[in-house]
Amino acid sequence: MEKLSASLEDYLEIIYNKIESNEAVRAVDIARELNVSRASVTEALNKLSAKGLINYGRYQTITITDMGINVAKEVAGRHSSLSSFFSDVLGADSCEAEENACRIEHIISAELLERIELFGEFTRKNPHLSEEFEQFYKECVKK
Amino acid sequence: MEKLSASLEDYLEIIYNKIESNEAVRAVDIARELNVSRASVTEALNKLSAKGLINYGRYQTITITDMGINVAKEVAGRHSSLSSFFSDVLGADSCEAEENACRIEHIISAELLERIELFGEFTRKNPHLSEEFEQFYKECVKK
DNA sequence: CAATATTGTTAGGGTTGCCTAACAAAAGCA
DNA sequence: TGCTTTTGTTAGGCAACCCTAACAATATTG
Repeated sequence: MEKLSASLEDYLEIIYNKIESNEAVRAVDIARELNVSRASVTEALNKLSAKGLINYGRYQTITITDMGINVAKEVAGRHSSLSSFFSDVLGADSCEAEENACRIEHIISAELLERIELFGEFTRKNPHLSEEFEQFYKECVKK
Repeated sequence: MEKLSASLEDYLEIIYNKIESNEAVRAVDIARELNVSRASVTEALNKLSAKGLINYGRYQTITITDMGINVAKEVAGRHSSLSSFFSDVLGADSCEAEENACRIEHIISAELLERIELFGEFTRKNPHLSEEFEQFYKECVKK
């Protein structure tokens, strides 16, 4: 199956997250989260459905297929690896980390992502590292 | 002036790099580097020219304006910060680092980029860090 | 249960960025 | 200098996303 566009990955990810947290999956909420119109959501839902990632038809409740879950987990995994790297290793605030993760998750290569994940682990095993960097960062910004 | 699209940033960056290294700036070469048709290059050149970033007209030699240089330097700076972070800190090979930098340079926030730049500096001042991570990385991948 | 508000769909458009094919200009060479 | 190749432009199209406005379905609530 061919790769999803960045945009469709976003839609799928939101649907998956809502289902995971037992929230209703409504087009209007997706529209708000992505800052797009309801019409655009309808369009995206039809595309995801055509690709067999969600079950969906006119005025019907949205559910996610097994294939959809797999893809969504993949995307969400990339997102969380990046986001925690940005906040835990680089010390970015969580909003900053989230926003950048949202964009970068769609375009980073698997290899580089793996290095980022392992660097996160490396930092967790050497907590002094992030502290020292935070120190260094503050020094630099002060000037 | 409003932000350039990722695509136009790419075109401008290539033009700037060519001029910097005293290479001729030919549409056909730009097309090859970006893997697009010559027609697409013409289109992009017209847009960049309309925005006052390059001087350009039908069948004319391409030069870059002062404003264009400023913008291009900004983009190229982002590129090189990212690329060296990926290779020097994370240990990615240079091709991998380049390719990811090319894509991420267009979407990363200024704040996060600054943290990445400073982390690079931090690593340069603590060279044992990258060595230890390289060690750790190899251990992990081995399994 | 109607009347109203909200949600979802459709139709019709716009933008960006890419393409191919045909043609025009310029460069290279016999 | 003419002929050929390369380079650049134009015209016309396509795909991905997004929009607004009007309409249809569903919820809410007096």
